[in-house]
Formats: sequence, C-alpha cells, structure tokens
Amino acid sequence: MVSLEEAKKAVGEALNCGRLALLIGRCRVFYEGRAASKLSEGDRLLVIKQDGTFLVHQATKMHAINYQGPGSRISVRIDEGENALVVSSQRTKPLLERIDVKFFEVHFADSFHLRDDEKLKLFGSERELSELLMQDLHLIEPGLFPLKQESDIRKGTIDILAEDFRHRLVVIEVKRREAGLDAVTQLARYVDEVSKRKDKATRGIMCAPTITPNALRMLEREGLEYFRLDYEIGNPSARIRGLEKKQKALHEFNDSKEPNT
Amino acid sequence: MVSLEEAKKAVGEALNCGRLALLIGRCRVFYEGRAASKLSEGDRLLVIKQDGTFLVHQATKMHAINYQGPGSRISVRIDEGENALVVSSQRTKPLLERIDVKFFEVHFADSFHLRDDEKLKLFGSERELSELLMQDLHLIEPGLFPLKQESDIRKGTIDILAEDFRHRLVVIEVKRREAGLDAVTQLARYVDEVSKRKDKATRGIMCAPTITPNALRMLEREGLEYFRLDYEIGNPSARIRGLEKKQKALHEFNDSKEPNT
DNA sequence: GCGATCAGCGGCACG
DNA sequence: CGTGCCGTTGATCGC
Repeated sequence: MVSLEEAKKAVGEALNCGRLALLIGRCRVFYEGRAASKLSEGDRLLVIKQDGTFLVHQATKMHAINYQGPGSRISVRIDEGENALVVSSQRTKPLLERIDVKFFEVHFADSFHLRDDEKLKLFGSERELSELLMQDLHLIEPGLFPLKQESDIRKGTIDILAEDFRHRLVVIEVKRREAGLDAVTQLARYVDEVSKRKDKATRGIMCAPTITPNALRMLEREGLEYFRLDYEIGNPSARIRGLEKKQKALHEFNDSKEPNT
Repeated sequence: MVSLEEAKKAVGEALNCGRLALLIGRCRVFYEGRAASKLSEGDRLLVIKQDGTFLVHQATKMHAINYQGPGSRISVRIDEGENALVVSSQRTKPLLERIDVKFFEVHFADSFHLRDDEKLKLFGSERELSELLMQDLHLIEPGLFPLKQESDIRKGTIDILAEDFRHRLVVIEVKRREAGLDAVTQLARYVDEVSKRKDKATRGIMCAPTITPNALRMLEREGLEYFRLDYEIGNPSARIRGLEKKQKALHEFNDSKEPNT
C-alpha cells in the first residue's frame, strides 16, 4: 500500500525526469472526447510513458480500456474532499480529449528509466510480399510485365500495376491474410478507375492466402481473378512458395441468377 | 535491481495465483507467428495478465511492440549459459505463435492481484448513433420511413434500410467519423445489392460528420447522397444535433467527364 | 465457429 | 497537413 502523497510524488518524478510511471490501485475512470465513457470502481494498472502515452489496463484483455496517445498533457492532484488521487491526461490533437483516473487506494506507484534505442525489425509485411511478388510476376502467369509498385491513383493506391502478354493492364492487389468483401471491393474500385482512365480493358487479380466464399463469389461476378498466395516467413525475409489460380466450380454458383441448364 | 531468480519467482507466482505480473528490464525480444520480428537489447516493460495477455512495451508509443492476446500459454526459465531469464508466450489459436523475451537484467518484478468486476460504459458508438437516427429519419427528409436496422444482406450489413415518400428503398450508412473512400465503396456495394435483389430503384445516403473531398466526388458520381451529421455526445447517450444535405457545387467537378455545357 | 464490420481504432508513408 | 490503408490489427455481434 502506498499513500496518495507518495503516489503523487512518484508520478510527478516520472513527469519531470521523463520516466515511465506505473500505478496500480482502486480507481474510477472517466473519459470524454471523440466518445465518452465511464468505468466504476475497481483495480487497474495505469501506465504513463514519457511521450505522454496514457494507458489504463484492466486485469484482462489486450487493449487498454482507456487510453491516450503520445502528446497528451498529464497532471496529478489530490482531491482532499474525496481523499483521492486524480491523474488526468488531456490532449487537443484530433479533438479536446481528457481522461481522469481517480484513485481511492494505491497499491503500487513508482517510476522507471528505460534506456532503449532499438527499433523493431518486422518481417512478413504486405509491402514485403508485394516487393517479392513484383520480382516474380511469372508465378502468376508467363508474360506478365511489372509496370509500377505502389501506384497512387485518385481512388487509392494500387499494390502492383502490370501488363500481360496481350498488353492488357493488370491491377494486382496483395493481401497477407484472408481476403474479404472489403478487399474485393477495393480491387474492383481500382480496376474501374484504371480502365476508365486509360480507356483500356483492365484485369484485376487478387493474391491472398485465402479468400472468404462470399468474397470469391463477388470477385468472380465482377470478372476478377483470384490466385492463392502461398508464402513463408523466414526471419530475414519472407519467401513466396507458390501461386495458384483458383476458380469456383460452376456448380458452386448455387445462387446464381441463371439456372444451370 | 532484482535477481533473475527472484524475477522468475514473481512471474511464477503471478501465473499460479492468477495475478498481474510486471517486469522491467534489459531484454531482447523475438517473435514468430503470422509475421516475425526481432528487437535488440534495451529496457522494456513486460505486462502479463491472468488471461494470458502478454505485452512488451517500449518507452514510447501507445501500442505494445510485441504482444499476444488472451489465451496464450506463458512459461519462464533461466538460461544458465547466457545467464538470462527467458519469458515465453505461446498460443495456437489463429496459428502457432510465440514470443520470447530474454532478460539480461531485471530492474523490477512483481505480481499484483487486481479485483475488478466493472465493465466500461461507452457512449457515442456508431450503433448508438444509428439507433438515434432510426427514430429521427425525418431529419434527413420528411416522409422517410424506417424499415429495418442492422439488416444483413449477402454483401454485408446495412445500417438502416428505409423507404421514401415515393416508395423508393433507401440504404443509409452511418459513420461516427469522417467518411473516406472505403465508406463510399461500402455504401455503393449495399445499394447495388439491394437494387438488384429487390429490382427497385434504390437510393443510398451517407450520414457522417465530414467526408473527404475524394470520397464526396466518388459518392456523387455514383449517384449517392451525403448528409452532414452533427451530433453531440452527452454522457448518458449521444444526441443528434442536426442533419444537413451537402452537395458539391457544379464548378467543383473540375475533372468531370461531361463539360458543363 | 465463421464472417463481416467497427474501433475513441493507431500508425505509416506519400502527396 | 491531409488522405488512404495496413495491422501479428483486436473486439464485437449476428448468422
């Protein structure tokens, strides 16, 4: 158990010296900003980082139940009337937003200096897959020629723009995980834009490890193509293992408008 | 400073008693699963929750640099050769994923019991706005009649389905924040689906506090409508303040295909 | 359990 | 600065 005064001192020290502050105690939480929330009394962990990051964690779940990103202004005061320690975070960045955490009891409070100059090295991002695929377009089909990667058009950003052996434009959308309706809609939007802009017949290809049945149905109805993208994540980088054209069998179109005769 | 043995004991105790564990120290982090990552030596905060949540935080930024959601299996061992404490988290849920945090020095390690039965009460969600709007459709235009909220169609979920005074179907998409291209695409998808399915002329209305210029251009080209949604978040609930039809002036269509005659 | 969408999304990279 | 979009997205809700 820590007195409210001691806890206040610990947080103040963290703020002054640019250190990490940790607080554990029984509190209520109040938030108002883009949305609003209330959380009644209970034990929580409060993490305050030197950049203004402000995280209120409950005992379970991954995400902080209330939070504020870097850049928020933090203040501490003791509410004599309620005999509570109030830690507040305020920012003005997207909007005026504030969080108040009112501690009635503090079980732990301290500050720590974290020395850390390292940045995470991440492998297996979509960008990385896209770059790999860019160099191996023949995996999709022979004669496919890369034109541009990350091509900005008005309706968004095309992962890969290519040309096939018949000089048709090909828009390729790469997904590192299962493609859903949103991914198909995205691809359709790009194909639409490119074909109109260039006034050329344009193909659209979705490359993803899997695709939901619904999404595949819509994709094929829109005249787009799906290739199953099989990839492996080595530690220095990812590697494309295979790429296989997939198509629904005709009889699987069981809700097609045309009967099968 | 805490000895590796003591730190191991603290984590073990947390695991046994279903408590929250906090570890601060100099470590390396290794992750492999849906992606892979490496993080070289530095000071970090490790949070382990009773539900298996596993968070590695650096000194800045909101998000944990490496993480694992609830349900992961945690283990601790001391690597005698390297004289390090290795805390690992493994799960199999979406895939086999593991994180290893190798501590060479531990500055702090303890476990805490958090008693907390409360759930966050959040106000101002899209669902809430949608419900409010459902009861005030006349704010959009007189004679608009609500048919259904949260209507599932094959291509997704329609926020509000209504009928106007001419008995045309109206698909309404509500956004609590700025509408972008994706939101417009989504609405267009629903309108397309509904009009085909019911074989009726169908309108599409986007209600959002703001809309990006790009999105507005695309929306109007698709023949959809935008209403500026002005709302306020009181604490017990949100309130719709106003709803105003917005339309681009003709001269703003500077890249329209048709000249203005 | 899968599937689609929301999130106080956050964060990044490019115009 | 906006704007689009990825994310080891996570979390929720409806089927």
